[in-house]
Amino acid sequence: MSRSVRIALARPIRRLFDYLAPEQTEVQAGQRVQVPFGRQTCVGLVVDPRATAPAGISLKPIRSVLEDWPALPAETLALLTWAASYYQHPLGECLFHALPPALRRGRPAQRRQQAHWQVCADSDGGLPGNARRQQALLHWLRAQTGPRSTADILHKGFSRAQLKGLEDKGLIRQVQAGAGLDAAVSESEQGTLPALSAAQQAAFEQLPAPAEGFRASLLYGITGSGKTEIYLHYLQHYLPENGQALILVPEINLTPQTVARFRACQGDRIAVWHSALNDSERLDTWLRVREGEPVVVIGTRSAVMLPFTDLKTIVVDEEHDSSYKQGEGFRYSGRDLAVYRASLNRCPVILGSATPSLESLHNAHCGKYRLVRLEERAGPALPPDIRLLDIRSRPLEGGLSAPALQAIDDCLKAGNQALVFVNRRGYAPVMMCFDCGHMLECPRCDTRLTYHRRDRAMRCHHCDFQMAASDHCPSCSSEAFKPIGQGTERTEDVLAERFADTPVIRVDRDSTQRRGSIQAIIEEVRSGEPCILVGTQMLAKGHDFPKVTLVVVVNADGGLFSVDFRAPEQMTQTLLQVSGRAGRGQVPGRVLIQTCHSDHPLLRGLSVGHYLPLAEQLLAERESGRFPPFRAMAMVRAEAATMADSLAFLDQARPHLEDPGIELWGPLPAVMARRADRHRAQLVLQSTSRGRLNQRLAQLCQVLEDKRLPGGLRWQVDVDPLETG
DNA sequence: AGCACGCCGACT
DNA sequence: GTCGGCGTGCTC
Repeated sequence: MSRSVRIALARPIRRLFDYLAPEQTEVQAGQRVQVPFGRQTCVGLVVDPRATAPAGISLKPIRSVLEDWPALPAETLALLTWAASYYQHPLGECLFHALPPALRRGRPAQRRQQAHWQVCADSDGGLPGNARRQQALLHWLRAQTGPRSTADILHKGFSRAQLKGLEDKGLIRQVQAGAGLDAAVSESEQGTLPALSAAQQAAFEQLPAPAEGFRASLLYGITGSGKTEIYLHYLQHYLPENGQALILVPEINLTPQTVARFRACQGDRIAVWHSALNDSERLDTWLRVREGEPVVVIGTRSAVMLPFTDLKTIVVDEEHDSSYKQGEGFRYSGRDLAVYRASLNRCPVILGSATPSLESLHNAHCGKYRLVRLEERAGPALPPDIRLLDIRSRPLEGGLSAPALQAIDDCLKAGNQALVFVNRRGYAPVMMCFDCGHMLECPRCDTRLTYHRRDRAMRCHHCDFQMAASDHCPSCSSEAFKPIGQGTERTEDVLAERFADTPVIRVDRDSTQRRGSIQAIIEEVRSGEPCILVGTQMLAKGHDFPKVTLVVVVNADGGLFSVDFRAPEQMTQTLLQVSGRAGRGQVPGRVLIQTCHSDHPLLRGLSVGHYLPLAEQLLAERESGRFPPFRAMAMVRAEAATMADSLAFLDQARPHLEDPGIELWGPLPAVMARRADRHRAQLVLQSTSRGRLNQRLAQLCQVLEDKRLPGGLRWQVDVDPLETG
């Protein structure tokens, strides 16, 4: 029996492959190699360097070893191996998820030789009087202790043209500087932190020191309480100069303002990680982390898989945010992996939110997390006054009732800004004929087409279908073909007409695509001129608009009667988050929530403005309904050209999951049974025993993978699903 | 996922 | 008579 090496490949197969160990060198787990695979050569990652060769297969030798060090350090490898088995995803795909694209493709693990710039000795020569930016750049470079990288310089607001200008004049020159320079924190950038308020200080003191090892804390801080300052103080106080830290944020919160705040006190240690980085930026940052540079990474969910070698602290901001869960492929939760990673590292993890997930609150109740409460707004701002506005049998204009319009008017007259929250983009979610009752539906999905008036288009929000809008019924040609319901465009139109002298700014996926980034809009709003903001969820998250004193929620009833067991939680979180946009400055905020169910207990509770009692109530409902977090949940989904195929497939799967410890529901068609012409069905699994559930799922996956499937059938397992429709 | 092999329709 | 459609099977 020969010695072999077990290797994972970037393939969607739940199997590893064995190769002959190289004769001279010893390989280690996590190392990147090149191996022959069928007729191709591909990159592999060593999983087990001393495996026992299976009998009856003639092993091929490893073609080459790409580095003599493991690309994935042991701790990262352990994290991913655990994640692969927890989420039932093929190990190879999980491991390769943690590599930047360049390394996945087998490129060398080298940092781009970053140009650094320094001032020439005889740089006193004159600059033209009009070259003020070049002058400023020269000054700044002189003030630095050493050469600075191009990235640094661009970050400081200088341009490549200015650099080139100085270079051409012979005033500065390029030097090749080794790695590590970026890590040097320039003293000039290390700002001082604003002092914590008494309430913040008290919260801060309840957070465990890193020396205590693995501790998970749930920082419940109401909107505007200044959680970010606490994170900053925590880092400044506890993070050693040579240690690494990870700050996870939802994609939408990773704004230049956020990064600037961190950079103001951590300087050049700050590195960002998000979907907009290009391949070479990804590789550079990844290698900085891998080489153990003392970075503080601010990143979105995939940053949890970076190859830290000396991770001292993890923060998960807005931990309730659904964007931490990947919705396809490797369906991991960045937040949950962060907690597991902290336990591997024996370091603290802080989960922060104004509206914590019921999962995390439950963990706090069980004593797994420590609950730290921060229930005072920082600065002079008071909590907003939240009122329900019953709109039953009230005339509406663009979805807005007379009192709401009056409130907007008052708000603007006082020189403030108003925010109107509508949970649908487009003009109207349905077009309906008032003569024959026909509604325009998507030909590929079980849903109605949304009317987009700006583009005179009917669009499906679930697939890419669109068609020209028509002003008469396609079925009976009647002209009584009218939009039903509210979308952001419609509300925008109504407000623009009614408040002709005030700018109305719409913020949704459509408007931000058109107007460039949401950044420009945010800046405009922060400048403070009176305006009305109309927008979707995008507006609800994390932004600080000091002049917004009024928030109007056009319709809060969507989440009240949904089939999804998470809908009430999500609705509560969204409404409280959007309410938190009101009154962050001097003037106290006011929130008007329009509803047809003003006596609904959830909405009544919301108007009190306190999240925790509501969350307790929701948790009690989850417990009596035997839902997560009181049960472990998973789903097996299938989609095929026909519903019969999908259901038949799940019917075959079901017996493999039969277990006295597991409750099974289905197979049932998904709530939207047809989407992009695929017919979707699902099987829901629940259990009081996570281990049992996991074990059965693993068996099922093994069986399903070896089964040959009817053409076009796709299946997947989703552990801890967020969407159960 | 790739990539090849394999068996049926419209082209020079 | 070939080019090529994508069904299915395999990769240490």
